Amino acid sequence: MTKFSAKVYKLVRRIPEGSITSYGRCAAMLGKPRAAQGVGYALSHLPEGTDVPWWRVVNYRGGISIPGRKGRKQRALLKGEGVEFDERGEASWERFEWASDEALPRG
DNA sequence: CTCTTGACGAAAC
DNA sequence: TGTTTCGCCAAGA
Repeated sequence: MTKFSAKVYKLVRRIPEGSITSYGRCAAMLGKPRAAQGVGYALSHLPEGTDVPWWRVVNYRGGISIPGRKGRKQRALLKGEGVEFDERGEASWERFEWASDEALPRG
């Protein structure tokens, strides 16, 4: 657990149910607009029973970047929260635009 | 420190 | 418009 990962987890925990954001936006909110991969890396190392809602983080297009079963799981979880996907597998931009000052981690 | 990998993103073809 | 390349950053070997 590094400082960066801790900040990523704290931030992702603040994403409200039924809302989503992107790796790049998370990175930007953490003050590192070019560390999108770092966000993905941190989330990929979460344990199964984590309290971090990792499934609310998608790529910049609103699509799922996770291959395999885990990715389908993410899609199912999002649909369960009311997030709709179009035929291209991309989520609604209205749900995508979660990014505000109050979303920033305070500590 | 160097090299490699990845749940990224933007630019160039 | 779809695909490939390149840049970026975090972590681990």
